[in-house]
Amino acid sequence: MNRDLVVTVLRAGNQFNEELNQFVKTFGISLPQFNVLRILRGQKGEPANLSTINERMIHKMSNTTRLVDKLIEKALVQRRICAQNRRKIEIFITDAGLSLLKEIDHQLDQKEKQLTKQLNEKEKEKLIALLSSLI
Amino acid sequence: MNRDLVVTVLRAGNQFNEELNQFVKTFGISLPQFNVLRILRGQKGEPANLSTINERMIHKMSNTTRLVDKLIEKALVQRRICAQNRRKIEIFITDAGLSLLKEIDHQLDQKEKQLTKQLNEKEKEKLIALLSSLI
DNA sequence: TTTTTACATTTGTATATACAAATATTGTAA
DNA sequence: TTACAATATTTGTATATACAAATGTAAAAA
Repeated sequence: MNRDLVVTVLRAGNQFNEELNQFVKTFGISLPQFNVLRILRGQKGEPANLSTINERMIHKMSNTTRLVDKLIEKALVQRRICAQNRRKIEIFITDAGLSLLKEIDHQLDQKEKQLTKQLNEKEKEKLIALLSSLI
Repeated sequence: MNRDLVVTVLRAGNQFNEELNQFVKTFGISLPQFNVLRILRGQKGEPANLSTINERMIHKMSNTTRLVDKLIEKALVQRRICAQNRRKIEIFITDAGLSLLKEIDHQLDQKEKQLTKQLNEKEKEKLIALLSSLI
């Protein structure tokens, strides 16, 4: 029973991961990169440093530096050394990054709708509540 | 709402993935490798070919050959060319593989218990049902 | 029979990820 | 002030994963 639950959570998570990865790949980024962009947009102008990004990432990975490097190469984010604490690096999303997100968002709505269409609203709420207690 | 659901599924899935990966790593294998071993044990003596394994894997990945290579290196599985159809490769779990699984299984029960302890039995059933309809 | 198509796996290569060690900066205690 | 510990990030390196092209085999069509 516990085993079934664990396997089911893994399966569902991996399936969503794959589908969404394929989806955002058509925009030239990976799913972890996409999530970092959304974290940065959520900052509403405030910069985020690497460790903050790492904490909030859905896909914890041990090399946020290089992930951000890829986003810099694509000019979707900018890097600046924090004046107050020069150990820290401040990361901003650029206008190009924001407009890419905007472009993705609309189609993403459809994709998310498709991924969750088997459930009605009450079931979705219930599922969110149950999963949240596992996290 | 759809977005919250999708993010929650991803988060739960990735968290379980990480925890279980760390866990099986102490036995010298990765989580995808562990799952292949369990698929093979589930065959109850029957061999499985690579495409069958690939279909059943939780972590779909595009290179089952190399994953199986790693298991062969560790002597946990064996490879044999199918006599009837020489395109196919038959994979068996070895005695070493079976005893590794046996060793892991007991501790895994505890791990799975720990991962799901926030829910009661009724909630677990409900969660399995809801997630299953997404897969 | 020969050709073509489909199937099953492998290999080459590029990219991503994991982990540990290294670097640089700041804060704290002697 | 100097030494030491803590913090934040980067870099080196090994391993894993993704994707496409190549290989070998079997089945089907001409």
